[in-house]
Amino acid sequence: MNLNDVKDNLKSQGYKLTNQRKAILDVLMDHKGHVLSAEEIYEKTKERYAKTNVSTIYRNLEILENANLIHRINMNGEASKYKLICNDKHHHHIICKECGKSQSIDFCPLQDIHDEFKDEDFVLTDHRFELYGYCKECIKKKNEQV
Amino acid sequence: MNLNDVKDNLKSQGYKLTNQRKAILDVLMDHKGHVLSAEEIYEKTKERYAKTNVSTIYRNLEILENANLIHRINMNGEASKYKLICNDKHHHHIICKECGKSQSIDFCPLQDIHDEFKDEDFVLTDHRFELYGYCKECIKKKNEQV
DNA sequence: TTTGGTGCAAAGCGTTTGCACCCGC
DNA sequence: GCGGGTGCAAACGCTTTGCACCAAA
Repeated sequence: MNLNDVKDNLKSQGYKLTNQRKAILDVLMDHKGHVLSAEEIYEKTKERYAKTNVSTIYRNLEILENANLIHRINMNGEASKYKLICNDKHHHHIICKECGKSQSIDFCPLQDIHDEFKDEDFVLTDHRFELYGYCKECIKKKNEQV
Repeated sequence: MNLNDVKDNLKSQGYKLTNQRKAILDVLMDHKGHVLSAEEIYEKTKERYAKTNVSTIYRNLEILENANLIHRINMNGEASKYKLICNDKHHHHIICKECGKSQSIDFCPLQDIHDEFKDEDFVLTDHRFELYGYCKECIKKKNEQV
């Protein structure tokens, strides 16, 4: 999924391509491999289109989430983080708690667990699976600080 | 893990057993099998000890979380939900999105995935795995409403 | 008596909303 | 020109905090 695919997807749903929206998409595209908070997206978007407002960020993130173009990730108690979906296949993420670097994981635990719930008391609709840790670079930086 | 174990655990860390704290623990114990929001815990605690205040709820939930006595669960964008940890073994949950009913799952996807990350770019520290759906009772209720 | 616990009210934070104006198409 | 998009400021919901008082141990 590249930038034009995303833009076409939005257009086809009747959304306009405003300068703010383009700037936001550019930022997300520039940080494909990292999760970003709304605040971070806001700051980086302003560097590209200065007039952008926070509420515009949130409104666009909502549109993108509904259009299934971005992932939204929550760690307990923290503000939501977002990243573009680059990959059509269902997948999960491993995320660096320091810098937000995010790597896709093709493995999905649901495949393994589905059988267990055949006769059980629940009908499944959603699931969450995320790994957290520190990436090589951040571990290196941490060690150097000592 | 029963109520007295929890109380002993807190006492051993120098915490006092106030009426409010006892009421909160009673509420959590009464709803072992459900996740509850702070608001719900607050309302139910007031039924047992009327003078209880919301801030007391939050302060105690924080203590209990740090003491590893409760699980805290977040769905995207929603307020945190809490439940007592009943079970010493590491486990995950399946949660009813309607009523909060929660069932333990012994399966942990980390066992399956560990090998994949042996030589990878991340050092793992945490993981989240939750299943969401609807429990039998809530599905039944929904069907009856139609 | 000591020290942690609490109620209260106010502030915090991330996020959402109402409204008038703006600008892609 | 129309209808969606935006900036602004205010409000929101959940959660945290400062402070004076309270009550377990």
